[in-house]
Amino acid sequence: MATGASRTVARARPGNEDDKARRRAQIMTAAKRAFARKGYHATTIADVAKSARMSYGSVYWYFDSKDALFHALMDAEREALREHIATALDAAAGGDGEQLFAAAVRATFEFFEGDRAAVRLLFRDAYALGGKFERHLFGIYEQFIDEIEASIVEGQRRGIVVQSPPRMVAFSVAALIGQLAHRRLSTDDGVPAGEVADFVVRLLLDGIRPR
Amino acid sequence: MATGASRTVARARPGNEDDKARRRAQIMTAAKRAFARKGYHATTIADVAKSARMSYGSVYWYFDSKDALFHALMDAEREALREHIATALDAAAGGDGEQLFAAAVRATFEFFEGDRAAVRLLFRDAYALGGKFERHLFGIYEQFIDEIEASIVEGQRRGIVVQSPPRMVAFSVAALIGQLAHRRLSTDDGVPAGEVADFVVRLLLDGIRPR
Amino acid sequence: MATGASRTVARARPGNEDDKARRRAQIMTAAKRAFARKGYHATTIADVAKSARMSYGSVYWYFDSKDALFHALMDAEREALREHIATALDAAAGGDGEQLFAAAVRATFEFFEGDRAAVRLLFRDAYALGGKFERHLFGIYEQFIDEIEASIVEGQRRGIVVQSPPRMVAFSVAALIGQLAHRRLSTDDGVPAGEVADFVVRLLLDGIRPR
Amino acid sequence: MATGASRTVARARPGNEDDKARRRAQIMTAAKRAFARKGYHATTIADVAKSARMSYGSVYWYFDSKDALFHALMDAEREALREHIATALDAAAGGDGEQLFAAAVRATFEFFEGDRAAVRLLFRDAYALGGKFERHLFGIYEQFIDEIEASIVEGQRRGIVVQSPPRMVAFSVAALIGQLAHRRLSTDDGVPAGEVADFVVRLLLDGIRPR
DNA sequence: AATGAATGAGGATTCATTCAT
DNA sequence: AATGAATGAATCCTCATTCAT
Repeated sequence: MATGASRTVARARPGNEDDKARRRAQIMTAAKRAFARKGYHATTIADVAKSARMSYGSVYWYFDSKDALFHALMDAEREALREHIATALDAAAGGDGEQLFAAAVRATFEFFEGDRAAVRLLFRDAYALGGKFERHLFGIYEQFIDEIEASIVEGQRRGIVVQSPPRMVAFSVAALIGQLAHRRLSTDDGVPAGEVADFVVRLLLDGIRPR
Repeated sequence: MATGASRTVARARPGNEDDKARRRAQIMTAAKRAFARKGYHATTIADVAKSARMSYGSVYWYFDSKDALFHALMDAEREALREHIATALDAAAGGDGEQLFAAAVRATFEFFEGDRAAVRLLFRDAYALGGKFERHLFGIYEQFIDEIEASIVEGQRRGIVVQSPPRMVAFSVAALIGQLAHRRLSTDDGVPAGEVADFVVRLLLDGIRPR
Repeated sequence: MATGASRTVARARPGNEDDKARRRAQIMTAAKRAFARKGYHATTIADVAKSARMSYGSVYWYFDSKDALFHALMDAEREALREHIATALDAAAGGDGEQLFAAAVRATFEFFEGDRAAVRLLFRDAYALGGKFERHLFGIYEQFIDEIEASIVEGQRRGIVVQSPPRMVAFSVAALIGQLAHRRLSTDDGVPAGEVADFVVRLLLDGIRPR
Repeated sequence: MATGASRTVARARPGNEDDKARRRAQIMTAAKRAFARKGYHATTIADVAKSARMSYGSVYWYFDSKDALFHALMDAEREALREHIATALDAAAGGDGEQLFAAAVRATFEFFEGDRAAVRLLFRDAYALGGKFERHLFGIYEQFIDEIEASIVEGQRRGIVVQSPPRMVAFSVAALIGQLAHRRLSTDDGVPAGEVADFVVRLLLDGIRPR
């Protein structure tokens, strides 16, 4: 530890993976905040660097480009959401299909409720990039839709879900959740997140026509 | 220094309102195509001008700015969609609530099916503009949601719609339609537009749980 | 003269010099107002045309270019000022040298006081044009300086003016008047124009050292 | 799309304040030259950059805008002139009021004589900016006028200056000096700067009427 | 003569990316 | 590894001027 006088100040030793990861995370946090606030285009690398309290060029040490940074951000969000849902499903293990479904939807709303920036990122900026990120963005969405579809198919097998094209059903579920979460950013209906989740579950299960 | 015109292109006679409108439309058509293809940010005024086969500055003769052009475009789309739906509802006049509902949904899908650029414009670029156009964009969406909400409330009064918060229901309807229309751009499920419309109607009315 | 029915409506007959002059004056009035308010660069031909309640291109029928218009404006101001001074000198005819001098200075301040736009034009915009109008602008100034110089020389001949280089004296007189007139635009000392004129006369005649 | 640097030019080491100041000065020198030659409007940032032998965007690294650059330039000139005068006054310390006055006037002419670009900047371009820079420009002028006014008031107290409104006197002094300095740019009377200074001193002190 | 649409050079400014230190 | 200076392509918008009608 005592290394002598001429060493430069605090500086990560080469090869320290922890520091590296920490720096990356630092940038991503800052970037997420910045993108969420001003949108992808209006956010400059300078903004991100400043917000991350590091230098201009450092961002480029950890990320190849602005796009790459954004990609990483989206991937991280997807992963976080997936984990959040998985945890909820574990907790609800043993319930029937509807209970699991309700748990997943609720978890999703919880997640977005607790991380507004994530919503902006996934439902505003991601679109903004048009063709540029379409492919990647779709990859993210499709992943969730895949899982939902699997449940739908299973439900159909067991006769508790109607025989509509499963992928379309799955997409509808995801779309509805996403759009309602997004709407909460700009429009305050005064409805708590939990109730919105319940509403979505009911709407999807039973429709708007009274049984 | 400034050089002025030299090549001779079709030149509208001064004061001719018809020509003026035609020229505006020419620009809007080109802009719609360009925005739809490359997105708002990636589209330059030069692109639009070129696509409209007119000079750079001419676009500015008819529109104050790129933003203004985009606004005009969104307004036009909204108006076109509204008319399309109105026509369909007229044709279905006399039907019961569900029939009218189905007619409206079908008309919407038809509209978007016939005008893919409109979809991109309303469901991708409009988002891209984030804060910038949020107000205006919301005005457009909310207008449709207003109308849907009115139907929902009426349905609730007559006991044929469940008692969920009507605005949330209305939004859900709009969101689902919009997202499914948007999805068709990038993902071909091989399902014809009419069937998607029917699917949406059924899903919204009865949910995914078999009755 | 009788040319048949197809003639277009009210339109000045070609060769009607009165109408032509009237239109020119109309443009110049508008231009003077516009330039004075916003400055040469910030004023567009469109501004001028609008202010003159005529069409865009008409300005170019009467003036070759924006520069030419400005030139004409400066010339007109010079002529107006010269006349104003000449009238004042006529009225003071018979006075001694100092009385004539005082009359001329007072007339100059009166002129500028009654036409603030002229001040802006001559002392702000004219400068703004840098090399572009320098030659022309100087022509205007020099003309006045010529006349002042002649008086100075005459005064020196009669021994009532010190033997400094007459042109420098003449220039000083013009500069002082011009700058004080200009200053009145932006800074209100609360001193009436007449008093400023008297001040200038006294300062130039006797200096700031009490006799 | 963006391409970034490729050619290698002198590159300041990050964080080196000296280099930074040198680079700023480099730009300001180039800008002064350019503005003085072609005027504010006719000078482009590209001109400045080229003249400073650096790239387009670099100018923007050191200055926020063209306006800011011009402001900085004016401030620097003001400061330089002020210092020049202060030095002269120090050298003349102990003299009576008139001697100090003469020293200041001479110093001013010397300054402008040695820096023609400064004259153009302060007496031509500064005007050109009309409303835009009026406030800032006036601040500069007023500063000198303030100081002159103080001397005038002191002179009046001691009975060696007539009782005219001191601010007007002060302004007259400044105006006369400025205009004569400016005139020397375009008109060569063949009179050395020193003599012009003497002339101004005498004119202001005693007027044109022989005592 | 009058009109106003059309033209396009120009110019300020931004910002992703590179790279010397 | 970090820094921040340097680069210049890109883009929106302005506006003098031209010219068909």
